[in-house]
Amino acid sequence: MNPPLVPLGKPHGERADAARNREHLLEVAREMIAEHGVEKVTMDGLAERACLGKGTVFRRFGTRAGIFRALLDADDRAFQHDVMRGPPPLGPGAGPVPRLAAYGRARIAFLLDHFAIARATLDRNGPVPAGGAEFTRIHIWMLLGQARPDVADLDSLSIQLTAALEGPILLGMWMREPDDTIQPAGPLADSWQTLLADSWQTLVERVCHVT
Amino acid sequence: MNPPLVPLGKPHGERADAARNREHLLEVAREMIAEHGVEKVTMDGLAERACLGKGTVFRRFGTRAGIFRALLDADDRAFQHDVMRGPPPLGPGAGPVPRLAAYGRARIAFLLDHFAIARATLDRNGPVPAGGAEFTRIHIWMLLGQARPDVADLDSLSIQLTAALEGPILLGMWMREPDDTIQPAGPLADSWQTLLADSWQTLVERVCHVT
DNA sequence: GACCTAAACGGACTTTACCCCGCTTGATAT
DNA sequence: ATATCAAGCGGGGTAAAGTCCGTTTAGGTC
Repeated sequence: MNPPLVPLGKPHGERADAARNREHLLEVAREMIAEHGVEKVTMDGLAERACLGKGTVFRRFGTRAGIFRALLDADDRAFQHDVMRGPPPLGPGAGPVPRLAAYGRARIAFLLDHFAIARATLDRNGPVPAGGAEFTRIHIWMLLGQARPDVADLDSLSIQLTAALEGPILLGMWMREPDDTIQPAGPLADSWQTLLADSWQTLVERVCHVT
Repeated sequence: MNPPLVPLGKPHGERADAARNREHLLEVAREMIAEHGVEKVTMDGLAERACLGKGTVFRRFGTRAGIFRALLDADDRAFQHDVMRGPPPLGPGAGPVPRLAAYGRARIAFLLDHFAIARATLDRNGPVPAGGAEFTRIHIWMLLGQARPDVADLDSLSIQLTAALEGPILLGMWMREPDDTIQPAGPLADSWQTLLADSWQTLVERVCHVT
């Protein structure tokens, strides 16, 4: 027999015990993060607490950053769903410039909500900082294309606007130490979030010649 | 007797042997980078090859990234000097918007020139990505202040433009693996550099309502 | 020149990410 | 039910960053 050519469904090719272990590991990781913060989550510690071998952890997630990427994944999917199928102005139905503004606002909130984990998905190996940034770039590119801002090079502009949106937070350009578990949750961060989002809106409006 | 109140000069408080070792370590590091690339520079290897103890290396540079920061430092100073005292339009004497455009062009070239080392100054600890980005932010802030682009929040805008300028390169958003020693030196990178710089110019002109 | 002290030095030690490979087991075909 | 075997598992092993602390020495004082 041939194997089924179209194995549609979830992440197929994953055995039941493997899937169970993945869930368990993610759950334990969430606990450890809640208790002691992201920095204290080590591969050995996670494996021991989950009563699994270290090798298993690496088999599931490949790398330490992989764990945090997996943790981010679910929320990221939900976010992307809201962007592509949710109500306007974030979702389709509004004009491109309001959608860009709304996207920036939502993305900033998302990144700040997930600040500690998002930061932990970065490490000095993989060339790709986060899958999320790629989605941002493509979405911005698409909306810019609709807005027709009359620029020579939409691709470069999309990249730069992506960096303008995600960079300030991902780079932690001004943030404190990485072991600040709940740092960005103060009132200061709240107002900064608003300022950044407003500034983003101004930026895209000017780029698109609205104003 | 009081010690001299104004110890003006170089990095004082550093003993002669310490200074000699710093120079030697930097020299050996440069050799190792030239021979095998940034990734192969390890603290142990550097110490051994320099015939020094590992503790010494850490005392001098604090962290692995510190070595690369020190390596970047000299060129960075030269760059900053050109910006603040060199001829226009990069240096003072031109209008703020042309200076912003020129700064972007120069900064992109600088970052691509120092791509491998600049990338190595990043690691998952210090909250500050690079001293260079801070200079960029302040310089942009100053020029924006002169351009008076009539926005509500110059601080946020400066941060976002800084990210737009440095982010695409520093994040290596689509670049290849980190062990590509001379990757960004191809003709492809050359044209990309031009495209990015042109796009940057468009961006600042729109933000400042020129055009 | 003898002495004093803060700074620098060295290298063993600890921690942690990541690799390897022999053993075990879930899923499937018969 | 049994056989088969790719996938999964375990945990010891390696490499590299970063820490500690006892020893050495530069550079100034008397």
